[in-house]
Amino acid sequence: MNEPEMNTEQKILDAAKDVFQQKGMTGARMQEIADKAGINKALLHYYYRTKEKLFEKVFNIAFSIFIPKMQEIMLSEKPVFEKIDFFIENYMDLLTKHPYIPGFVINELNRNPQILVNIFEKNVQIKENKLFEKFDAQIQAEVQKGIIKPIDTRNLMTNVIGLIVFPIVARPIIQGIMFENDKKQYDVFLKQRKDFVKEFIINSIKA
Amino acid sequence: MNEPEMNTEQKILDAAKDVFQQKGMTGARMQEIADKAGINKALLHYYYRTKEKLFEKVFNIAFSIFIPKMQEIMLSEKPVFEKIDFFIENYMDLLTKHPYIPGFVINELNRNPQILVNIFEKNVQIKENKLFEKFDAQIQAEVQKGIIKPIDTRNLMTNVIGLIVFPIVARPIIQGIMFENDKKQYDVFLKQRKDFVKEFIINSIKA
DNA sequence: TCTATCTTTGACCAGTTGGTTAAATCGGTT
DNA sequence: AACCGATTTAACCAACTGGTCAAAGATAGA
Repeated sequence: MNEPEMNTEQKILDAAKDVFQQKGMTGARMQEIADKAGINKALLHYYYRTKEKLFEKVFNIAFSIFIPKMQEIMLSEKPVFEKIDFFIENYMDLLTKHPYIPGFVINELNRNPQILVNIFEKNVQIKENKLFEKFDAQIQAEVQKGIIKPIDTRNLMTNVIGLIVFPIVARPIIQGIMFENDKKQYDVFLKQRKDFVKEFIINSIKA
Repeated sequence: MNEPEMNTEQKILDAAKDVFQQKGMTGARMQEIADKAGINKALLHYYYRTKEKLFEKVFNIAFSIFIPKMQEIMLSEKPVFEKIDFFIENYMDLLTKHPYIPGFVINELNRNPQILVNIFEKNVQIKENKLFEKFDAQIQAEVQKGIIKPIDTRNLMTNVIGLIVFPIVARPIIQGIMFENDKKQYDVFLKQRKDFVKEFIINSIKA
């Protein structure tokens, strides 16, 4: 398509993203990334000196894709029900565009949890604790007002994210067992699932 | 402890389980498995001719751990609410004993979905469709009786499993972001979460 | 046109990897 | 004690892996 116009650095990042996300850090081969980028392997090392540095870059880009929208939604002034609606709507769309990222991130973090620490060190602007505290305060305020049932914020957040992410991460097994490996059927399932998850959560927490 | 009493084959399987589950198929090294089993690398190949054959064995054992209880619960004669209670109770305990298996299985299936097909070919007794059909029939029957709200069985099953498995698979990221990487605190969270998930699901689907 | 810097390449290297082989050792049988 | 199959080992190998290097092209300014 537009390959000849892209600069080498971007071609490398695109190729590396594909290979790393499909095969993981340990399974990826520098030669394959070079081939997919249409360049020499030496050139790969010219731009990103080591495999680890290239991996780190790819991982950070992947991770960053899911952070800004979360902050935006959680810090907005909407009531909790609307925030949850918004969150599900936005992240299910985002996952449709980037289905391999969650599995990639989860897997690499299990392999080496230290990666997260490095990310936090470099991105000082992500003050997760403040983010959580503010959202928690809102939840407990709405509990007081009788809008939602008494609920633990961490459990609620885990549920919302889990219900969105799990069917993407575990796609091969769910699609294989419950959908006879029918890809199209599973895509339809995921699309319809948006409203299901919204209802499921709201039903459960509304007072 | 009791290593000298174990036979070589079992020592190999134990070591292979550890290494494969922690580093994945591509990250695992035959030498490391041999070392951990306290044997020579050639002996590893004497018992399991190739890395792939050893991996297949380890994967099948891991996968099998989570199947029987599921069949038992789903095919039992309890009402749906009880089945869900039972399911959450049993699988959260199972996951406490085998926390690395879900991530391992999910990751390897994303790398090579073909593995699932091979498992089904070898385990003819797992007729998932029959299993699903019977459970689906029970759900819809209880919907008719007005016990639970109208609901899609596949979405419900995805939710139940996802709410159980996700906090285990995504432990590094959730523990890191929401629990300041406090391992003990997260263990407490998981223990308390059992009842939370039960309530969360029942609240959502009861008519 | 000359030159200095950036980009790209083919050839190469040392360390690692899964796997093999021939010989040694063990354990039981005769 | 001689024998035989199963088990275990040290030494080895070809292929692969991340990474390097010197030299060749490309590009733009003087």
